[in-house]
Amino acid sequence: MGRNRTKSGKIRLAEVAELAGVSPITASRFFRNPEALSLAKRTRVESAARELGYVPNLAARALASQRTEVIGVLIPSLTNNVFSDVLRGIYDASENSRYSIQLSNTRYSILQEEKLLRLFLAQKPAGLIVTGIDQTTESRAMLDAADCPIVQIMEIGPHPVDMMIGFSHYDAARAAVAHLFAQGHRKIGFVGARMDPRVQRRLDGYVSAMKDAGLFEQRLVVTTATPTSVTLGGALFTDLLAREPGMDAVFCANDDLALGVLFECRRREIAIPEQIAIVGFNDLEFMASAVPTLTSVRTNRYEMGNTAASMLIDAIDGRRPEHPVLDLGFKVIERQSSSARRSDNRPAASGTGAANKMVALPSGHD
Amino acid sequence: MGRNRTKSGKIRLAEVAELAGVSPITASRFFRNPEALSLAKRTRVESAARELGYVPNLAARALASQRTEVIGVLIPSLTNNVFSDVLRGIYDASENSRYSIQLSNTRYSILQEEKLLRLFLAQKPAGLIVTGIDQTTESRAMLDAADCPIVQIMEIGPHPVDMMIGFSHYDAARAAVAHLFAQGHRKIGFVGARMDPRVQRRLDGYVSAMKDAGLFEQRLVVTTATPTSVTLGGALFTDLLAREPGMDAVFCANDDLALGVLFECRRREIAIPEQIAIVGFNDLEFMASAVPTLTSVRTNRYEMGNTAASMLIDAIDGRRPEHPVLDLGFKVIERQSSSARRSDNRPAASGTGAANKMVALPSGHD
DNA sequence: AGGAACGTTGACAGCGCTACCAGCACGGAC
DNA sequence: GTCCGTGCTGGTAGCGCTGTCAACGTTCCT
Repeated sequence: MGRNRTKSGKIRLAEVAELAGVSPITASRFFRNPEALSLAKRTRVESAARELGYVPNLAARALASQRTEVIGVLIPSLTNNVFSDVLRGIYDASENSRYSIQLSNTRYSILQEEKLLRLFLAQKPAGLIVTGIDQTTESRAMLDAADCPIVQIMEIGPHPVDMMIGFSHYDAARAAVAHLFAQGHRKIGFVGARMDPRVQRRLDGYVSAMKDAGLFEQRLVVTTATPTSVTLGGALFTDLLAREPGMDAVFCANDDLALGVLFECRRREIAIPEQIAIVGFNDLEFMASAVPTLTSVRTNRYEMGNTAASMLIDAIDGRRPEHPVLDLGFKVIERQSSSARRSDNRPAASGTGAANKMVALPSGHD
Repeated sequence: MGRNRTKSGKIRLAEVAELAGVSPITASRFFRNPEALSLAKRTRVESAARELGYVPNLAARALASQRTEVIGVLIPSLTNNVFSDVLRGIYDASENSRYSIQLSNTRYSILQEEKLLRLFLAQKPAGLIVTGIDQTTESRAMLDAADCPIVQIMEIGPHPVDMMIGFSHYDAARAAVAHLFAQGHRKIGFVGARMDPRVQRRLDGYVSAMKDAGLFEQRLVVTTATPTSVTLGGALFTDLLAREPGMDAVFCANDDLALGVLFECRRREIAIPEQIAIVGFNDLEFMASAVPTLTSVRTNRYEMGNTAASMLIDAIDGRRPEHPVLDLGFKVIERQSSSARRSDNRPAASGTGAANKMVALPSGHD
């Protein structure tokens, strides 16, 4: 406390330059493009900066350069486990870059998304990560006009704004249903909550698979706009059971619902998978640990966030990816809850999440 | 598209001022302190800004005013359910303020926290939210010297940097153990993972309660530094059982572990609560829905984040709270997993998370 | 009636940094 | 020897906004 030269007590670039015996602009270059300096000056500036504990003023930098080093991220939910994994991937990838993450929550509202997008764009972000492909026309126009790289995450679709990384929820749902067919199930119910576009596409995949097999019936589908929860899984399953007591399997649009169904079955003394098979979606950690272990569709959430942020940063720095649209695929992880109707569904006493058998691999269409 | 006057295509404050027929500085004041303007000018500036679609340039504002409108948030984990609730509270509270949230993940490392703190402070944030009370000496010094309001969240302790909001993990753990005592349990195990300071204090509370009752034994405690998970809960419980087969209850440092214990008991055909009672911590949503329903210590996570951010914003705006240290307390939510050793632990067929009986209310010491 | 007090407004001068372009030294091509 | 390119460096001029202070008109008090 007392090493300062300027009234505000902060070290400025000018001080660093002075100590290093170079002009401010040279010092500035050191921080943005060190290769442009001669080795001698480079080391001089570096040690001067270190000695003074210089930290650049981002506001001044942003004002002068007319762009920020902020990556805007728009996600629909902060509560959902799914997004916390994606977010972790994003933060991890941004950590050692010079970009900082600005996160906003659209709460599953595309109008809110539009508003936030406008806000973000006004600050000229270095890049943008948005969730999904269902934006308002207005949002879409803003994205198209934006002069920064953009990555859409969570799913893939036909008309990317720029880059895109995700997987086909439709295909993933079809694979889940196909797996249940393969185990001999026919009357397969669907349970879904918070019918956001991706859950809707999972439903579409389920419907198409069922129709292809000539097994679709509307009363096998129970959905609600209510946010998802374990408790809700039990309640929706109860509804479904009332409508169709002869059901032999349930495909749950997410793992929380699946866990709720598991508990509800336990409450009703319904044997899994003998009487009812269960398949979840996302393959959260607990699925491998439940009793019986629960089959789920594994999605690469962390990787999605991580790759999205890496791709974005690369694109910002001028290294555009070869493939702007990346399909990260999915895997049906078969576990006890949907294994073929054998009798030995009681596992050994110790090991949790025993053997996981992969059923379908990365996506691709149909 | 074409409405712009300046080269960059952006509307500046000067344009708004011109259209409104006032000086730029008056227009500036409109956005920061509208009450200072006469009604006439206020409406003129307002309509001019709206007409031009003016959005202030935050970088310029930050540079000129020497402070940002950023609230820095340091949390130890992005994965943990607990923090997603807290975060949601923070984001909700900040949404309609002019402040934006800058989030960083310390990954439970106080060294990383120190580094991030230095980074944050260099940008002169408007306020800071930090997790817990265990900072490095250096961090503590930086916080003490910071010229912005600071809220410590998640727990309360004796020497607040500034404001503080949380609850006593120690007391909460004691209350959980007291509840188990009240149900007639004596050999109570402790299962803990990722022993961060708060989990450590829960352990301390457990130990003190057990010692007070003359029941403490070191072999009843199983902990690990590994990040928590449901699967880990099962594994740690298995350890515990091997050490002390006569155990009649387990206090889990969080709900994921408790769920893991539940599943492990099911695998081993151990009856809950008849043979082993379970108490979790945090009262996540699924606890009320499990079979049997799981007792837990409810913590006010959303409220903690929300109040912290509100308090912080108020403090930034000069309205300091009456009570800078807020104890949000906790509640032991008694459910089937720890109910007194009755025989009717099989619930009715339908309703999930049936009756919750509150046991201990807001904290206070001992 | 005179003056103080207040509410309202504007001029000026930067905040700390970078874009732009000019200038210098050096070396190779002609 | 002249010309030009290349690599490095520096000067100038802002980026868009706000802090400070002075000045104005009005009201209220004595």
